[in-house]
Amino acid sequence: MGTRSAYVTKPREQITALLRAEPRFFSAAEIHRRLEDEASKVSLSTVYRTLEHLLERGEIAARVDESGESTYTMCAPERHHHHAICRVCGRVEDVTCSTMDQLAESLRQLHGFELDDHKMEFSGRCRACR
Amino acid sequence: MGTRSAYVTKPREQITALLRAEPRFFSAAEIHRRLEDEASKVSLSTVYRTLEHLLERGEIAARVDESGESTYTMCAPERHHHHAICRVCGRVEDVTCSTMDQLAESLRQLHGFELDDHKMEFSGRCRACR
DNA sequence: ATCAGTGCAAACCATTTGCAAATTA
DNA sequence: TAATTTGCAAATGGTTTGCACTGAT
Repeated sequence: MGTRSAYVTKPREQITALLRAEPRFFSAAEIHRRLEDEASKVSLSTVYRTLEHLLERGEIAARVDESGESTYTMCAPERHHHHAICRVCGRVEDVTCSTMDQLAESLRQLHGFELDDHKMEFSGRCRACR
Repeated sequence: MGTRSAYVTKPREQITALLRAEPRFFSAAEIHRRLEDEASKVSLSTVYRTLEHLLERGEIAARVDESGESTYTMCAPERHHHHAICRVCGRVEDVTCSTMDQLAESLRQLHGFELDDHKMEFSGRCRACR
């Protein structure tokens, strides 16, 4: 019961596999391009629809980059966390640090601001690219 | 010397005035709409070009919202700081808290991540809308 | 046999750009 | 007048949608 629709299709498997393979943010266009090489191609609209599908199920996380383009990465957004993005290799590291949440909370006292949500993003160079 | 072009034109004055009037993020379309009421209208492309102009001079700050639309607010981005955005009235409060910068720095030790930049955004309800 | 998923092309929407006319210095 | 700025319309580029067809259950 409660099992919502979810056909297992080739496009979904291909896209999921691609995202699972690398811990970084991909744009829809990037995913589409990558799949062109593979045997069975996937249309760009299917890429978008699949990403939306995965997003709804909480299987991937999305972020909009500076240019306004949406990008997606495989990481369970269940637990609230932040991202550290390596600007060299693009690697994404999940950062779940209670200190940060505590800090965010202190905003309330300092600025009289009732916090509902917060977002932090760190960019730099990861251990490997440093 | 060093005085780059900078004509004082009506569109620039109108847009600057509008942004200065309210401490919140405006989209280009919103600004354009607002100026339609005023006596002298301004084309949407001029709104975009003016925003770009102000951005280059560091007179405004920009952010891309969840939908991918760019929004702009009047605040001097000279000092690094973050924004607390009231989700009721949209008011933007600059948050310059050294504690946060320190926290961001600690990322280096904790995750072996060499930090180049970071971004934090808080949304909730401001003192007035709480 | 159904209902969900796909491809394609067209539609959308925010943003950008070319160019001639208008404006500022 | 020389250089910048504006308006308009057309071009972009990412994302969405309608619809007939294909594929999964």
